[in-house]
Amino acid sequence: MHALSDSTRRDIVRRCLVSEASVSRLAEQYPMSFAAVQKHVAVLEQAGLVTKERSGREQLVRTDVEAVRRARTAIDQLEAVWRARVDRMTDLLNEPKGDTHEREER
Amino acid sequence: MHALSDSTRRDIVRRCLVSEASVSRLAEQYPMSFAAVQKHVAVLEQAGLVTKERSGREQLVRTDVEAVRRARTAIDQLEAVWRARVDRMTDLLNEPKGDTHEREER
DNA sequence: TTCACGTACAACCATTTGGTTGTACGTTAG
DNA sequence: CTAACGTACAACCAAATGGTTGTACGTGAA
Repeated sequence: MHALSDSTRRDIVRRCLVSEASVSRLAEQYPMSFAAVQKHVAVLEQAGLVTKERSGREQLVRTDVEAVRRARTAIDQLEAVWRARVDRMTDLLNEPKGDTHEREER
Repeated sequence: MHALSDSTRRDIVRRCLVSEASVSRLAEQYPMSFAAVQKHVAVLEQAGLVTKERSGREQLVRTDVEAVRRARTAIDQLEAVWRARVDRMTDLLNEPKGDTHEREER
């Protein structure tokens, strides 16, 4: 998930893991507009990292603990991919065989 | 290094680790213009991942093995940072203390 | 010597991303 | 009831990024 690539979003996730908060109350904590924070929350929600629950006219944001755990393992895997990539590169030093290029993810 | 965040650049690094190649010969391998490849090489060169050596009218590109190794440890550290971040989040589940937000890297 | 080749670089373009302001709308406090 | 609040969303903006074409220039093959 690239949803956690932004530091503001990471902080929102952290905050709402401690205690749920309305979008406005969240917005007060950051040096940006309400709309910006609302967008961040929307991104997090779409990524399944956070859930919103209506309470009166407020929308309470809460972090999904399991999603965070899932993200953690995703990070582990991503790291593994990278390591494998670099490993493969350095390996090619010793056993130089012909290889072809394929377009991959991005 | 974000220089390795692009798959084309990763492939260039890989290729030039196996055997050095001129920019044109590299460019032939990818579905993009010569200029685009040349830019990628420039990025890699500036990141110190690759060196160029003039040979006649060609410019031979070669991957710096040590730089790749350095990149590898950088990846390791980056992963550690992320893990620490997620760890800290999940930790907050158990010991909920008040905390303040600080803007960080991006 | 000349001309094609390999290179560098500028100018431009489309897309993504994080931000803004403004508007619309439902809900609840007074 | 009405006004203020909390929210959603559209429209716009600026910067970054990966791509393009076009131009300029040095060098080596013919």
